[in-house]
Amino acid sequence: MTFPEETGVRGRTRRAILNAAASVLSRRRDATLADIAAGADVGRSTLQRYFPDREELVSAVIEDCLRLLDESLKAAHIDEGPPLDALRRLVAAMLDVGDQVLFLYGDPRISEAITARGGPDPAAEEIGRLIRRGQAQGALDPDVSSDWIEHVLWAHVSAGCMAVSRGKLPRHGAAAWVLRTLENGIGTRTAP
Amino acid sequence: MTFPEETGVRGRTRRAILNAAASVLSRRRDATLADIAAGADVGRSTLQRYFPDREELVSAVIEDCLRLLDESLKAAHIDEGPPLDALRRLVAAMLDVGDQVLFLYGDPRISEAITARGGPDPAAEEIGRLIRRGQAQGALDPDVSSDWIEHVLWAHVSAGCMAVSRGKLPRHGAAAWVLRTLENGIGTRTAP
DNA sequence: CCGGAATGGGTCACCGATGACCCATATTGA
DNA sequence: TCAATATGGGTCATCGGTGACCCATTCCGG
Repeated sequence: MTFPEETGVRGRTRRAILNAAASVLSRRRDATLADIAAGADVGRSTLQRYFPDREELVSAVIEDCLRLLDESLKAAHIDEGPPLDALRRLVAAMLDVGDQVLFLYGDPRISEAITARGGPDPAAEEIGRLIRRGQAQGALDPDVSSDWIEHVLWAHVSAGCMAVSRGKLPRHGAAAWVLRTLENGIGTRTAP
Repeated sequence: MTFPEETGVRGRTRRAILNAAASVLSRRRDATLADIAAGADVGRSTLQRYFPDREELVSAVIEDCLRLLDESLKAAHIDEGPPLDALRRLVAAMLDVGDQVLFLYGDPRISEAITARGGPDPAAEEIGRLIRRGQAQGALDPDVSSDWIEHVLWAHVSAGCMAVSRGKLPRHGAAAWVLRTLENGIGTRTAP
């Protein structure tokens, strides 16, 4: 289960490259490999040694982002407790991996690649389960399709990540804003 | 006020190019000029004749998208009537120019280019006015900054445009879904 | 109907990104 | 300490996108 590349020095540089790639590519999908290498504080040769070509790098970044997101969700235990509480932990967990969220959501082609890719997407599964559980228990609007709620959730969280990455929202505190408008919409709440 | 290029044949080709560019670039920001030309049913030479280089094309597309969006907003008269009604017209108007919305919102660098660009952005002004008016009249949540509401609005509408462009939502009817979750959030409405 | 404008396809040179190397140096771990 | 390994910088050829042409054909308007 543990990858041999994930140990010691090679593990750290690999991690640095994957993180930098997610961060740089989320802002400029057409960023140069040299840009990514620079962002990872790594020589272009080293990056190429780890990922022979661009396509391999990108697909590795996708897998890694999905894994990080899933780990973050796992730690949030969104399968437990009242749905609305779980939703709050979910949003916080997604904001914690903001670069990854922006990378995954930012490019429509990546979203397609994920669904087209045969493999399962544990993160999407978990989120879908939470939404349906929330609807079943009456915490989330049952008249809106769970698919659309999922879209709205991603759009909302991405907007929050974007705002944070541009300094428009404080790193801690963004979750509150996201949740407020996510749960209540932008309209005035006419009842507690 | 009227552009000389906007008359007769040249006007139509120019329009076809700008529309195709918005559509193609909203899906692949790194699309080839040949791709765009093909999307516009136009030879690459012709595209180049209208827009000498890529940068000029992109900035022209930005201006055009802003103009189309503004026109659509103008027609929606969002300065009049109850704020919530105006909001509904606003969303419908934005969905009407979905390609343009996706192009403008999809790429973070374009958003930056717009604000960095000295010129005024009538569309943003109008939307901002509506939001503040809604807050002042108690229709929109006054405890949330108007900036954040604006972000949420764009994110929501973009998600709707995306869903439509992928066939996940019916072309007419998307507005209803967007508005429902936009106004009420994803939570259950506990009061009428 | 005719002349001029618009268009499309073709060619060409240039440039930056990329991938494949190589070797000197720095770092790691025994 | 020392050998193995990882790293970084450098060079080189290739390739695709781009911009600048040119010319034959088509289309529009007078």
